[in-house]
Amino acid sequence: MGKNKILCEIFSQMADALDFLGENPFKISAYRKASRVLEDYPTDIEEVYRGGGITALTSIPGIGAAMAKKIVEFLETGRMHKYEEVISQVPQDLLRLIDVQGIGPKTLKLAYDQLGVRSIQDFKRVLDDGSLAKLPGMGNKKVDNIKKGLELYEKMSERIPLGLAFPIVQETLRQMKQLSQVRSISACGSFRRMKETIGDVDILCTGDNGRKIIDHFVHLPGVTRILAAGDTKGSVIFNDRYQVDLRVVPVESYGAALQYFTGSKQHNIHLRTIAKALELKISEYGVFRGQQRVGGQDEKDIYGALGLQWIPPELREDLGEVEAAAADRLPQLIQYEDIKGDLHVHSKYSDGTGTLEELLAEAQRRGYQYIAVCDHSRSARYARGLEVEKLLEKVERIEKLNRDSSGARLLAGTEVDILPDGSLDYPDEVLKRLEFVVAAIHSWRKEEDVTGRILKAMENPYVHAIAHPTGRLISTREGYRVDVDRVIERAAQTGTALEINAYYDRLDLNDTYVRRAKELGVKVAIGTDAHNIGQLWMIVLGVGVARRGWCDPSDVLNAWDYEQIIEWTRQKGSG
DNA sequence: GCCGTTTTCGGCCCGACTGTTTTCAGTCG
Repeated sequence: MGKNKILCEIFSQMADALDFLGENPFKISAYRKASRVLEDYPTDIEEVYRGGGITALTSIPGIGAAMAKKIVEFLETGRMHKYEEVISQVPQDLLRLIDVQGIGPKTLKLAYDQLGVRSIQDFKRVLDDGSLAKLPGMGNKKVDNIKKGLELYEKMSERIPLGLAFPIVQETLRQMKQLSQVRSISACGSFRRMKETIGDVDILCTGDNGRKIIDHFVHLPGVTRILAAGDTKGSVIFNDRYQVDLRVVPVESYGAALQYFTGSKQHNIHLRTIAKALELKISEYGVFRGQQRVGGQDEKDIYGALGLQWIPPELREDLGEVEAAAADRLPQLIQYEDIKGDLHVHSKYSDGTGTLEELLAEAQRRGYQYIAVCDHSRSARYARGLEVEKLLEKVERIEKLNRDSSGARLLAGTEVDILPDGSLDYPDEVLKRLEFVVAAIHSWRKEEDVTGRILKAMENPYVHAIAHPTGRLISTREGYRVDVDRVIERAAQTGTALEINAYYDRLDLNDTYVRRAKELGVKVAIGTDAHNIGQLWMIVLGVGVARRGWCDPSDVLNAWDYEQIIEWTRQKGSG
């Protein structure tokens, strides 16, 4: 996957540089598009090239002859002349400011040409000493705006993990709904699409008194800064970190606005291209044929006007969903309500805080059929991993609790360590006593490729799923070296599930790999990896990933009844 | 630079907002 990321970055930098140089805007967007396509591309681009040559590359939408040639040059030589040529013409440091709100390529170019600005430091100087404000087309307000943007940029340069924004958004929606003037309200943007990280949060509502609604919004508890407050739009920062925008739109445009602000941008561009061919126009106000408005109150109007099925937000990334909708072949996505249990939770036996009784009660409360209690195994000393004796004691206690329980049950499980040689931290005789076994890599040598260890673990008939298959942490860690494609293939061959670890900082497997796994018939198991009961809600994040991975209920073990899961594990156990 | 059951040339999604202007450029989503 490495090369995809690098090429994605190269093309994105080229787009910014060409923008700065005042190139043809359409050429620039072609580079942006190529960058985006590579970012999401599920297969290693090098593999594509080795397999099908340059023709295979140009068959990727957004990659034409010129891009393909540059990719090939990069793959063969590790360099790209055009990139080096373009980059050498622009000050790299300065160009990073293009991400700042209020600064665009033209402003940078102006400062560069007129004031000799060459670095971020230079730019800050001309911002402060007033010389930028004196340039034609600039002014005090623009400069102030840029200063604010810069401040904000330095504070929140990183995207926010979805799971951190989730509680804030839910609470905001709850509080806004209490206002009698608010009729409909929904979050949109990447939040609604359940993307693993989000920039800011967009909320959309309809209601009677825009001014009053916005006023209520900007004074919610937790708001630490008000960026804007008008009749139709308010913008605030919660807890010094999370920017949330609220827009009030007319009832008749609600669907169109919801569609528009949910994005993704690429998805919307695709829709409008289709609209144009049908001589329709789509905007955030509705669908129009000439001057006549033909829909927009409901989101379904937009898709319907284009002859498309309504597309669930989680699929709106322009990765084939529009074509699928046109052919009436969208997947019947797993629903958030389909979840019948959690397949990876820790208890007090290892490093969790909840007792078995508390977990069982929580399972009941949530209407679950089951929670798999998967505590760490004996080698995981840092996490108080269980010795065999203790594990067997836990199994007996779970069996007793289940006998006395009428509704939900606990599954006796473990998160067993995959040892350095690929063997497991418990012998088979112990593992076979358990109902659900997830196996995980927890320690690896620097630069070690752990693929072999995982492949070997999947051969074990008592391993039901591989936990957090890549080991990445969204905000802090890349993950270990592992060939995920090979893991997915072997998972398909051995009938092993792959986990979607739903803990907010992991979301591992990610959406792209999940889609790949689904295509090969691999089942996924969603587990929150919760270490206390207050973390079980994160299952929704995992369902979001499954939906973004095009999964239907048959793909996701958690949508199955207890008996089905046990039957499935038995099949693997009997080879 | 990409792309093609209207095109291998000539299009490329589109509107709002802001601030600087006096008819518009730059930026954003």
